[in-house]
Amino acid sequence: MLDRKYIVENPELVQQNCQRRLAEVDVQQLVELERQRREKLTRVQQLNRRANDVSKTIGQAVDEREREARKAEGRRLRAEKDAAQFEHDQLEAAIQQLQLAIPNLTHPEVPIGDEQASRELRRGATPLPEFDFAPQDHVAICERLDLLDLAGGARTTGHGFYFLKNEAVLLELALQRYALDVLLEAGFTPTITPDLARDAIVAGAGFLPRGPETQIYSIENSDLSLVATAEITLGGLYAEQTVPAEQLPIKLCGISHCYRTEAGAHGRATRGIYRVHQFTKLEMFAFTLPEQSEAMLDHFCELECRIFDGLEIPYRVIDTATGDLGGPAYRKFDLEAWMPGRGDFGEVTSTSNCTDYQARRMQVRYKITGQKGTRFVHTLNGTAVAISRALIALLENHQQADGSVVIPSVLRPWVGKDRIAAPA
RNA sequence: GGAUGGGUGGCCGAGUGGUCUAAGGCGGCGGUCUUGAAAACCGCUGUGGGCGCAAGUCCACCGGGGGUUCGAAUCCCUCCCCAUCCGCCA
Repeated sequence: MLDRKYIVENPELVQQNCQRRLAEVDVQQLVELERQRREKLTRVQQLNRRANDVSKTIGQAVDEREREARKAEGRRLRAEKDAAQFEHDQLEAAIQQLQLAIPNLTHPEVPIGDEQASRELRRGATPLPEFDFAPQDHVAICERLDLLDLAGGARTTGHGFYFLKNEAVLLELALQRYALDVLLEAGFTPTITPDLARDAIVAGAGFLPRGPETQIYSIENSDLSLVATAEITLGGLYAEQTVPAEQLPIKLCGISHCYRTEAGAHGRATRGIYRVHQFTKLEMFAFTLPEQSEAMLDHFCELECRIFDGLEIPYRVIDTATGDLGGPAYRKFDLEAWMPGRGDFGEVTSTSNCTDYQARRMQVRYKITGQKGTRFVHTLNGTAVAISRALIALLENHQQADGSVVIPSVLRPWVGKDRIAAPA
C-alpha cells in the first residue's frame, strides 16, 4: 500500500506508474474521495467534541429536568455523529479498495514493459552444460533412479502432489542444510515457521486468503490458511510492531512448506515437479531502514547467486520489467536456472525489495530514540532455495551419459555419496 | 477440548459508570543547585489522525472487534493472547 498523502500529492506520478505496471486504477477518483472523506472526518470530530462537552455537564446538572434536557441533546449529537461516521466509513472503504489496487513505486532502473522487456543482468559462474548424449528431463531421470512417485502423490492427495524417494529425500535435506549454512554465515537468524497463518496475516503480506482469485488453501471453519511462502509468516512476525531503529536491519530466514492452489495455471509447465501444490522452501526476509533496502536487495541476490554457483548450476539473473513486478515489489531480481529438460531457463528464486509498501499494510514501524513519531520499515524477501525447482535444475544439469547424476560437492557431506546411480 | 485467574502507558502498578486531563512509582529527557557528579527539588514524557505557516488545538486509542449508555479502562457479548490445573496426544 502506498502512502495516501503521497498519492494525493502526486496523482500524475502515481497514475503513470500504474500504467507502466499494467494496473488499472483511477487515481483521480481516489483523490476526490479522499477530499470528501477529510471533510466528513472534520464534521465527525466536531460533533464528537460537542457531544463530549455535553456529557461532561450532565453530572453537574442542578435538577432532573435540566439533566434530561442535556441527555436528549447528547443523544441528538451522538446520532448525528453516527450518521456522519457511517458516511465517512463508506468513503474510507472505497478509498482503501482503490489504494490497495495501486502497486508500489518502481525503481528508476527497472526496464519498462511487459515480461519480454525484462533485462538479463548477468550469468552465473557455471557455463551451460554440453551433453554428448540426449539429456533427459527430471521426470525421466527420477523414474530411472526411483527418486519420485508422482502417481503415488496423485493417488493419495491429487495431481500436483508427489512423494520424494530415496536420494531425493537426502537431496531435499541436503539442499536445506547447505543453503541454511550459507545464510547462517551471512548472519541470518534461522527459523522454522508455522505452515499455517491467520487470514489477516496472509492478507497483510499481500495475498488473498479466500475467494475465487485465491492462490491459497484455507482451512474450513477457521481463520487459518496454509502459507504459500514463509514470507507470510516471517513478515507477520513483526506485524503491528515498532522496532527500535538500532535493531535494524533484521535478517531472518525460515524453512516452511509452501502450498499453492495454482488455480488457472493448468496446461503451463505442468510436467513433473516444476509447478506443484506443495514444496519446501528456505526463505530470506529482512526488515531494514529505508536507506538500507537497496543494498539489502543486492545482498539477497548475491546470496542466491552464491548458493546456485555452489551447486554448479548455470543461471541468469533477471531484472524484472514493470509489467511483471506484482504489486508490492519496488524492484525484483529473479534467478532463472538452466533446465536442460526444457531446453530453457526456469525461475528458481526471486528476491524483491518491497520498500515500505508491505510494511505500511502490516504496520511494521521503526522508532529512532529521541525522535518523535515512527516510520515504516522496508521489507525484502528472497528465495534461498525452493527445493522442487532446485531439484529439477540439479538433476538435469548434473546428469551423466550412463544415466547417473553427480552430486555437487557442497551437498556430499549431507547426501553421503557423490553420485546417484541407477538401481542394478 | 474443559476449569480458573489475568491482559492498563517504555516498565511496574492503582483504577466497579461522571470532578477538563488514567493515581502513584520506576526509567528517560530538560532545568535549579554544584568546581564536577550524586542527592534533593521543579517541569516534561506514548501512538495514529484532523485543522493550522506556526505556536497550538481537537478527535481516537486501557489485548482485538461489537454492544448498552448522554457518558465505558470500568457493565454485556465475542474473539485473541498469557498463567495455572485437568483431559488428550507425538
